[in-house]
Amino acid sequence: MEDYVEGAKIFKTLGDPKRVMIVDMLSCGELCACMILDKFEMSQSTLSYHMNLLCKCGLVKARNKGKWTYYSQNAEVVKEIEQLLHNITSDTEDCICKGNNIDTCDAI
Amino acid sequence: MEDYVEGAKIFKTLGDPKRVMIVDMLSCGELCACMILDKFEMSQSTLSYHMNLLCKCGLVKARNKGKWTYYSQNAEVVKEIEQLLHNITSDTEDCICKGNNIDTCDAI
DNA sequence: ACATTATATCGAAATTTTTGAATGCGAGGT
DNA sequence: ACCTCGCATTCAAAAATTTCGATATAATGT
Repeated sequence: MEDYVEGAKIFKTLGDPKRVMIVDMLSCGELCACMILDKFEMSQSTLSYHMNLLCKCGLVKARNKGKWTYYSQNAEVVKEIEQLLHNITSDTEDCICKGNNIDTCDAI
Repeated sequence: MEDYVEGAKIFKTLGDPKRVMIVDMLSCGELCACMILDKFEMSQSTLSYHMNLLCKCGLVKARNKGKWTYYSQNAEVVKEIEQLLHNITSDTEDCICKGNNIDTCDAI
């Protein structure tokens, strides 16, 4: 149950095209906020808001160095969300229908 | 660019624990709405709303049979979203940073 | 010390999402 | 014809999200 909540939080954060693009940009490696800001038409405070969401859900890490904040993907969480997406879209052992997490399942 | 928008729509739809659970339930196969409703504490209209969202983003298909509506995962879209998630989280050729979709990328 | 630069935070407005009650509607059963 | 069942749609209210301007903070350069 908690898995679903945590996962949904990450999916929700990815539920915005700009944030998806930001994550994609970070797949090449670390970037500071100003680099990311250059690529978008949004205010600095708005970007900061989006980066905060990405960090809060765990998908992105922030590293401070002097005036700059460098952002990068959190490999562990990336693995976890890929795993969850795979779990919920394939007939695995720990599926809800197998009786886990939910009482019964009178499937057809 | 359109890929990000379409993908974000799917992620956004998965941005709710109940909808994640519903998708998981469907990984075992087709289920009618009433079966799904049994597992949750929500009104029938609310479930209908959620199922509509899942269908609109393409992740779920609906099939009508008599009084019932059977829902199932859309395998193609599932594949697409898994692919997208993988693309944005790994250093692939078509990454934004490689110059695609966005003008330049003066990474560090 | 002062100005500048990079980023975070606050506040407020606009928009979107979520929910259930009420209602509509088509399919079967009697 | 009428009733019931499964589901969709409409409506309105509540809650959450998104955005930017203004302001704060902290580091760095002169």
